[in-house]
Amino acid sequence: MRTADGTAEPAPPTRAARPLRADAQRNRTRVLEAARRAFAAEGLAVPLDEIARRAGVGAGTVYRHFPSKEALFEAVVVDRLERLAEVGRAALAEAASDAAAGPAFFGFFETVVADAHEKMDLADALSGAGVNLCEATQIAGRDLADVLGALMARAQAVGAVRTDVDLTDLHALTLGAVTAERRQSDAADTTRMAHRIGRATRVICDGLRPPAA
Amino acid sequence: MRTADGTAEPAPPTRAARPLRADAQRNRTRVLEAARRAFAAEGLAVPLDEIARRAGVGAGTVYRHFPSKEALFEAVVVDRLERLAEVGRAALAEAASDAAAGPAFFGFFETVVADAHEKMDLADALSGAGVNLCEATQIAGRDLADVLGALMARAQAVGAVRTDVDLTDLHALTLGAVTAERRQSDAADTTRMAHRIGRATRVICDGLRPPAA
DNA sequence: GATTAAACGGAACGAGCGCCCCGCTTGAAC
DNA sequence: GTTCAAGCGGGGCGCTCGTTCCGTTTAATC
Repeated sequence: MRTADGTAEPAPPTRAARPLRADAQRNRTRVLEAARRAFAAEGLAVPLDEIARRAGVGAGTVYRHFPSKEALFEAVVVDRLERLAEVGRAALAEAASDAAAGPAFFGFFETVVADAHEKMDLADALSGAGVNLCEATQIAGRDLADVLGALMARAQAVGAVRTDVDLTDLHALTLGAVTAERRQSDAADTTRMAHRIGRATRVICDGLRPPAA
Repeated sequence: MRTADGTAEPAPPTRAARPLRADAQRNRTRVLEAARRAFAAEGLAVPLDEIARRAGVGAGTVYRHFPSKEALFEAVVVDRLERLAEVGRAALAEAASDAAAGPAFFGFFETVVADAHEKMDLADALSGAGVNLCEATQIAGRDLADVLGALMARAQAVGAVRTDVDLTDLHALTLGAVTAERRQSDAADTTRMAHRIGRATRVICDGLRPPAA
């Protein structure tokens, strides 16, 4: 369920949903867009009033559309997680040939790191900073983890990744790479394009390769 | 300036300081001890009232001894940074022989990571989470960074560490390793001894070695 | 245009926390 | 024992922020 502007809208309630009033629909879109930007830039730390202000609505209006700040956060982050998992599944398809398994894994790993690096909400979600993430987020997160795990297993099977690391290690290292990358760009504030990864991530990728190859 | 119980006390003010009253001295020690424990466990996030409660004093008493929460935090963290730097200098002395330069660097790197892993205040300080750290902390931090840089330079000179990483990268990777380690021990809550490092850190260390050695 | 329910927005509430104030307590000096 | 300044502690202030409430506005329908 994706609209023309690329934003995800929740599926209409299962039973006979009256269409939203025009202004309500417009405000909902504005709030989601403002939330996407704000959460990406500052993570969960951004005050909800600030999101409302940037969306040009009152705080009450935000609560009309989302029952809590966390629900709004999840609406943003679940979408991001699902898109990432989709990219991962494409990489997994490419990893069918032995020669491609390694590059497919490392490419996707770098994509995840780059994405979480520029979307702070993703980093927060991966690190569990929000503490209580609801079911939807957990499912989307597990989905992403599964894809990453499958890619790693393939890469390990063809000898592109050391076999003494598991999915838990990989999750930890992903978070570590994001942290390191964020630190990096604090120092040298160059805008980094997706997939154009930093030296810290390169070091971690090299560490993931079998030693003494 | 270190007392019998291993705690660091600030040097007496330069000019004619009247000695503290006995109860004041005792309370000051209690506050520092409680702060050390609390900051180690929860980082800067722990409320000051909680530290006062654990120390068995009122919040006002804490403010009699330290002008702000940050000052108390720094009293704890500067001590930690200085001790680490001291360990680093010892490692640097060992790194005189070429064969020892690599192990000295990696050993110290692991020590820093392990230390920051079990002392959340250190991790906060390294990541600059406190935002405004005063001069004392900056000096101590720079001192530590210098030692780490010297050790890395030695290790690079003898070919134990790849030469395409600099001190900024190392700082970022240190933080990344701490983050990854913390994530690890969330999953499997085993108490980890200092120097008994985890797999994530091992991967990062391997990544720091020259590729295709 | 009249009607009405949905939607709006911002004032207000309450919780958490850093920090200060001030009346009471107590160690130290004589 | 008396004196008194240093020290104590906890109540309270001010601020931030998530959430709710309610009087007002407005889109939709006729």
